[in-house]
Amino acid sequence: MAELTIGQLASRVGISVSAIRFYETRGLLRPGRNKGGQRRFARSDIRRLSFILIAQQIGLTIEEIREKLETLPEGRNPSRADWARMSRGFRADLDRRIATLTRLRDHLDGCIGCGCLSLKSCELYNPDDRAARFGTGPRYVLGSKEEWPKSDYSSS
Amino acid sequence: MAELTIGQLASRVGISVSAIRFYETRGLLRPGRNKGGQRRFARSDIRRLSFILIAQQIGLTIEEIREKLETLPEGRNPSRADWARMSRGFRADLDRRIATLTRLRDHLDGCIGCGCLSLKSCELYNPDDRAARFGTGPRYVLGSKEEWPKSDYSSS
DNA sequence: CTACGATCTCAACCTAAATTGAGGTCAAGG
DNA sequence: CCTTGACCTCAATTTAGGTTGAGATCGTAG
Repeated sequence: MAELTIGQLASRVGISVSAIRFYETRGLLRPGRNKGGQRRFARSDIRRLSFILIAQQIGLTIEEIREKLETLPEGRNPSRADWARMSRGFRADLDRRIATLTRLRDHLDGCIGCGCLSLKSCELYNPDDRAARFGTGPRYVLGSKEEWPKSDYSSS
Repeated sequence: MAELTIGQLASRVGISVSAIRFYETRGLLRPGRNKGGQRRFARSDIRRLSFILIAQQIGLTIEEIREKLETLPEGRNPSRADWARMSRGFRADLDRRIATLTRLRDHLDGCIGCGCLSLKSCELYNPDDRAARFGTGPRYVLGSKEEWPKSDYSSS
């Protein structure tokens, strides 16, 4: 068969059906429909979904992944070269994240037992580093206009 | 002055007042109160809060941080050696996370342009790796009884 | 034709980590 | 004493990434 149902796609990549529907609402996938209104996915969507999962592991948000996927050619099925081009972009992300963690680890080594843990200026927890952490929830966007949350007040 | 107000503490460590109150509700801090009912923090709480911020960068959840902090001596102010003992535990966490990312990066290098991106068995996105990703939200806990989310159905 | 599983839509709920707002009190300077 | 900024509590809201449930329809094996 040339096309896949949502359930088939889900079991092929190992995620839930609801997750696939969710990705569609976020614009990561644009499946066709059969006459009955059910989704029908192209085989190339297996690769597309795999890319999404890998990108998530690397730490990209759904929105960032959507943007990357938008650079794929519209119309024709993406070629191997198209995917390779996008994947190469991950190297920089990964290198940056590895470097950050390594720096953190080395500083921690140097700081164990020293007094710097209580200094606001310590590199271990300066604002830039904190803003760069991963995870969800309200956060200070890098380079955002709102430099800092101002609850109640903020200067001493 | 021996004690700090919540605003002073906030500006010393560079976070918001509401965040400090939030940490208190989660059991990370136990400030005293003055006659008027306002919080009064010990100077050692600066270090405690710094520890919390660093631990967050490393990727620990609030709950995990709370557990680590519970191993600190009750009653007396934690000594430098107490903090050093806890910080040493981070090395392993960091080494593990660096190793994971490095492995991911190296695999990605090897996979660029190859066909494995579409194979469910590719190391780059096997279930264990996905389960180990950071960030919040519903997730498959490592070693959990519920192996996999079962929405609608799951086998082909 | 009838089951029954797979799908559909849409809305509500979930967790983590806070932020925001409403409505009220404290404390320190003038 | 009065003002004002810092503080208080408590409930509601936010964001990301999905999950869950209700109620209805599809599609296929028997």
